Amino acid sequence: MLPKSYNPSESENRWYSLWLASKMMASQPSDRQPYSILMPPPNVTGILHFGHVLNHTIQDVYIRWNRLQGRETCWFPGLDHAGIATQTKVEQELKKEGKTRHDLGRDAFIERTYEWKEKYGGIILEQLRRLGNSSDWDRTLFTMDPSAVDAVREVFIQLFDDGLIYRGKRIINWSPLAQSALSDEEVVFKEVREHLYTLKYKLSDGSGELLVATVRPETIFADVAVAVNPRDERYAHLIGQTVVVPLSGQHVPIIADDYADPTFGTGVVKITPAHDPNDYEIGLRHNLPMPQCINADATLNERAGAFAGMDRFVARKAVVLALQEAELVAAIEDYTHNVGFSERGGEAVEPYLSDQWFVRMQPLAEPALKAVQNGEIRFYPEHWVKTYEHWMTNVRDWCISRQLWWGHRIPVYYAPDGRWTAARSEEEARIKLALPEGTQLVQDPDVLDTWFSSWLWPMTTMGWAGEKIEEMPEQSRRLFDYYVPTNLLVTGPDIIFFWVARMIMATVRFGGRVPFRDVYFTSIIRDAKGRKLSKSLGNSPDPLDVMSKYGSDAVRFTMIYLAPLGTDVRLDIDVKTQDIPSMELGRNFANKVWNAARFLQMKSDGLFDPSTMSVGTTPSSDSDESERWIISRYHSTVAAITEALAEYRITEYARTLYDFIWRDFCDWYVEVVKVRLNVAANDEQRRAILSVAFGIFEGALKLLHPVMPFVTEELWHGVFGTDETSSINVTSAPVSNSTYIDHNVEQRFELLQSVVESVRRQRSDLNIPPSERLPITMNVPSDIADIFEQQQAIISAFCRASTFDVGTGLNKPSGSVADVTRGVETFLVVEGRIDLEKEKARLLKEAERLKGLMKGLQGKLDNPGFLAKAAPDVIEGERKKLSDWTAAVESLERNAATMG
RNA sequence: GGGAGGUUAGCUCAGCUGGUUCAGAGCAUCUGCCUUACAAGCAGAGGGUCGGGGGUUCGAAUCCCUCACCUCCCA
Repeated sequence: MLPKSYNPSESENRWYSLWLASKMMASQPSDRQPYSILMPPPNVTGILHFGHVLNHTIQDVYIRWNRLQGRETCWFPGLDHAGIATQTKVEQELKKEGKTRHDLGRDAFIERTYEWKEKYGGIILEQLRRLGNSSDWDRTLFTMDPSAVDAVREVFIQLFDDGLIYRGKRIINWSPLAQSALSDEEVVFKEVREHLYTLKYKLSDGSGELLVATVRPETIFADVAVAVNPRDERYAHLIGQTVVVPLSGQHVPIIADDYADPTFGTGVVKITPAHDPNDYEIGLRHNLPMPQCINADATLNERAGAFAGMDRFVARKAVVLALQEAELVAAIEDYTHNVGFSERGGEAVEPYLSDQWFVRMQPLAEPALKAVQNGEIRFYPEHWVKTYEHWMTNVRDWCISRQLWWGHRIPVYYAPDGRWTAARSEEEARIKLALPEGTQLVQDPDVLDTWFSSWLWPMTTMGWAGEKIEEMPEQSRRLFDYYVPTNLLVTGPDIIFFWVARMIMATVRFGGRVPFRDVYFTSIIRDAKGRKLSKSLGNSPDPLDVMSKYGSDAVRFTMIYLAPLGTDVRLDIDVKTQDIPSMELGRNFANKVWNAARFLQMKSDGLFDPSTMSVGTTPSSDSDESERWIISRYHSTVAAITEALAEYRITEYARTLYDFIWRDFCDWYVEVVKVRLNVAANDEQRRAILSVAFGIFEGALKLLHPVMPFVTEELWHGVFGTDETSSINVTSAPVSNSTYIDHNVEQRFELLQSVVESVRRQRSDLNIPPSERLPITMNVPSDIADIFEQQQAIISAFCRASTFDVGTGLNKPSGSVADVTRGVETFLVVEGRIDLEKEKARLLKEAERLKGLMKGLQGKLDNPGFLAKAAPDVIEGERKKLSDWTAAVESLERNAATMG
């Protein structure tokens, strides 16, 4: 016998171990239809947060659901080396020892980082197991595993040889903290309140001064010009003259360029090509020099004279002060504008002129854009297609070099003569450059952007090492052809450009096919105030703690229940206790299912053994109305769920199932079973009743399994006594059979439910406790009288009747209260406990309410437009409604009149 | 500035292609119940002119326009 309530922690550990042992989650190409998902590889430094919980639960729901459908299902897990994040972690560790990575040297540092990775890295993979992820762990790939390293190198070389990778001096986003370049996508813009300084630039000939507006006075040491708009008449006569840059004393020209906005500030801007992307463009157009005055660590360099060595923000204040002393500041105003910040370190990004490596994106983007536009790849929700299109058609070259040590090193070799090439080795580079043997080459010190390895994920996970597809080793080729395109990718819309778009580009180019069919973009998790979860706000409880408290199943279910496609999820997070009380929803539901199982077990004791006797979800000739009802509801539910999952309406999946199990099965059918078992003529009949009840319950467990894997596994074994090496997940999924969906049966049973509810309401109004049984009479229209007579034991029990009369043309018993529900008159004999006047008033009030409704309805039915244009069945329905109401009013008034 | 999404009960949200008893659920509130699966439960109740305005239609929470506010993405 099952214990009284479900204990998640014990169950979770046990079943996960058994799943691992039975290899239930492992997959190999077979003759079955494949279903595959690539896990977005979490950072090796990462720890589980609620974004992962939602994301991985969705993936696991689809993996388990498809496994249940009998497909050859594989979920490919992995781990990302996360260049900057990991390097930062190890550098922080070194700092505690008073060392920097330069003290260790490159090789020792990388060794140290591997050590760190072995020791602390990948904790998140363990955490994902707690969540119940059924990935094929044997296929876990690390983005710096040898085959992935090979693939990255080969791809780089090929793109280089094809002219799609180039080196260039460009202004890029520089992270002073990481001392590395960042891609455009790694920069987040935030609104910042700073100041707009208006500075005085004297004309070189001493004839006057120009007022120049800037937010970055500390960059004046790298000024090479001031620009005015060519159409700006105020300054037209000055074009071609020179001005003196304050403090630096340099003479720089006044140039005309459209970039200068006559309405902004004074209409004159200073041009600092090395420190601003727009100025850089102007510098190119006007062939200006591009001196730098800021170092890689964001301090000013020797060009800044007395300010050299100061941090850029310290220098700004100092420069302004010096300018003020020299009376060169005309104005300082408050100014709010957008500034780019490093997504990683959080510091303001410095536009920085340096030699970097880029991927030419346009040729890659075109086919990738087409794949989405022609529906080969579908986005859910679909509206992300627009964002994707916009980015892809305006795509900019991708800066892929990073000035780090941890990552894939750029396979480029420089010759003493200044030439370079990409090659597998120094030797190969010499050959490519036609250099004599023994010539010393130098490899580029930089590594590649982490996404340069993850964009190959759909191929590297299959064991691809960068070969031409037709030259792939047989083993990987089989995987690639069998599992790719994968069926589904689940990820956040924040990495649609970083990752999704680039995977499509790379896989189309190197694999000759799309990487996946459907892309599900998950919701963003927020707290009750709508803020994103973050450590610094303290509104991000550890999912493991929450799972320990409520159970993994509960957390999974609640997340799915609350996370509709395309809408943010709000969770009521208790910051003080780091609790998420709404998880009770899932916990209570798990407990409900648990207790439904207990009920069935108790009732079957010594009578029915579900482990040996057959169970079913089809009606027999002996099935009564209630049984046909639950069977119909069951098949409707299976159909609704199958459809909801196919359309990625996961919330609907959870809600439909919740309602079916809790409302239909537990609230009504379990109560029905109690009555039916009581009144059954013999054990043969009882076994037939239990066979269906168990059948429905087993089907419900299977439907629930994808989102609540642990409790369903526990119950499936506990109730049906199955061998522990087996799993509910490798049985067969419930299939909806539409021949058992009977809308008439469902409608009639709903009527019965309404009548029962009406009696309960009356009892409640009169404060009659459930323990007190009353004589009840029901006067039923002839068309449903037989059903009510057939179901009288059930109705009588549900209404807690002492005696129960049901039939047509029955009169109101004396001393009774009356009500009418959809044509059924119900009378409760309560003798002396009625307040006659109050009761009479209640009936008449109800009659008035209905009359009001009838008036509106009559108007509708009198409307020629409605009769002419509405669908016939709708008109029929409205007429039926009117006649029902007419009868009800008649009944209410009659009963009120006989009220004594 | 461009684009996307949202605004339904005190809170969090359902309500799919307009029409099955004047809009549903969970939580919260109130009232009764330890009714032999479950008090993590059962039975009931109160609570919304579906953001404002206009339009299409016999009929609009649902379609169109417009305004307001909120969120996000891009520049």
